[in-house]
Amino acid sequence: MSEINKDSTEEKILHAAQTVFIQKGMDGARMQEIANEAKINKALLHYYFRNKQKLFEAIFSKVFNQIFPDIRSLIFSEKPFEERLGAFVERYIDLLLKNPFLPAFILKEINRDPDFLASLIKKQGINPEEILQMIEQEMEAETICRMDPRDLMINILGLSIFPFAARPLMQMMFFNNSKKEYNEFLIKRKESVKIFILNSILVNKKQMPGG
Amino acid sequence: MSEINKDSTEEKILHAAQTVFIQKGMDGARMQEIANEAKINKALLHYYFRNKQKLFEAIFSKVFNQIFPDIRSLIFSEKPFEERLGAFVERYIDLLLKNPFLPAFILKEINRDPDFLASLIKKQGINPEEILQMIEQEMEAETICRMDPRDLMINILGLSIFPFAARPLMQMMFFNNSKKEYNEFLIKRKESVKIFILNSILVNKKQMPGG
DNA sequence: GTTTGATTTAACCAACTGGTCAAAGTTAAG
DNA sequence: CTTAACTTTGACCAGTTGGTTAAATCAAAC
Repeated sequence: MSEINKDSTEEKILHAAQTVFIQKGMDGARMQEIANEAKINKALLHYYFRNKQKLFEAIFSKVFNQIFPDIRSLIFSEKPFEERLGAFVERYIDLLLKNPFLPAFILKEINRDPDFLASLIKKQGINPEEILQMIEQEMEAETICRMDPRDLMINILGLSIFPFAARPLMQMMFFNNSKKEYNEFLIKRKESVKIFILNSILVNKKQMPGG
Repeated sequence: MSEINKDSTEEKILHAAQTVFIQKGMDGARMQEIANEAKINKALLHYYFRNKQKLFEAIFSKVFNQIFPDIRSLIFSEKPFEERLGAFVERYIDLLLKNPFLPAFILKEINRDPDFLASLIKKQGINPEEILQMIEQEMEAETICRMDPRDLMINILGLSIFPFAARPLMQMMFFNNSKKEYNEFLIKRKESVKIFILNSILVNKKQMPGG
């Protein structure tokens, strides 16, 4: 049964570890707290994952891959660039709405241990090159303005991710610290970010909200 | 002399603490390491700042205020909006270029302890309301497109801050992990972000790079 | 029912961490 | 010089933390 019933303890540990690590980060998390959260003994934790580092790496890899999902398919579809970019932004913000603590967690940990990040990226098939090339092709075709495609990529990511990563500050400064209002704002942002970007880069076009 | 020569030990501690805290964060920093960095005894650390929390709060306040500098003056000058926004972006990115680790540090800590952030904002005279109003006036005057002014503010901040906060990831994905190339990219961004934003929001205008 | 291997537990440990304390050093004033 | 206040230090402590171990439990195979 060692293969069939893997759900039980190991799964429980992974789930608990994810909860605690995302909330507290590697430095702030305590093995005891993870054990409590999983309702098991601390020694059992070390039985399944030799040490904290190993457990953390398992969680981080899982979470990190989770955030580079099946986006490729919609980026490289046959639809016009405008639509593809819109779909990307919408899907990405949707992903973050479902996992609102991922951005802060990932930013924290990639700054703490960039080397592990490097090994992850290499191990995975992440290939930004082809995305950049695709963007450059669109510029050749003059559907979008000429600019450094890396600027565009980082703009798209920043506009999507930043409001989640900086949530406590933004919510407090601009939304009277109302959680509800900020959530509604984030949902509306799926549209407004799309418009903001397209307005800037589309040649000879100005989008209007709700258009 | 207790007032005149404040530079000596207390200053040394603050400087060391800032270095260590920004690098490791509250959880990752060790009092012993701060003491070493300041080349003093650990007990002396507790003599000047009763405990870690107090020392951390001193540093965080200092750093946090540092990042809301004299920007007000250029936001509310008499110049046209286009210029004021450009100046803001440029000055802000310049500020971050001089303190490239502040964004990651601040994002980390505001997510760890949002309550302390709240007390800081209230204690200080930070008033986002008037900035939002100013933006709304520009929309009334139809110099810029109509949109949620909070969206615009968060876009501006995100476009400026994100490349610093996510640096390890962005540098690795888009710049072959070349520190030098990424630095040059960040400098160019003072211009490209400005253009990107203005392109999006200015009514009836498309900026061209170098224009 | 006994053997065998995987799971689970309680008790324990060494290292680390924030923090304390009493004593010693330093400085300026009387 | 003496006093008194402020600085600085080394030694120490109690609590926490990641991690270990030996024994107990359990489930299936024989």
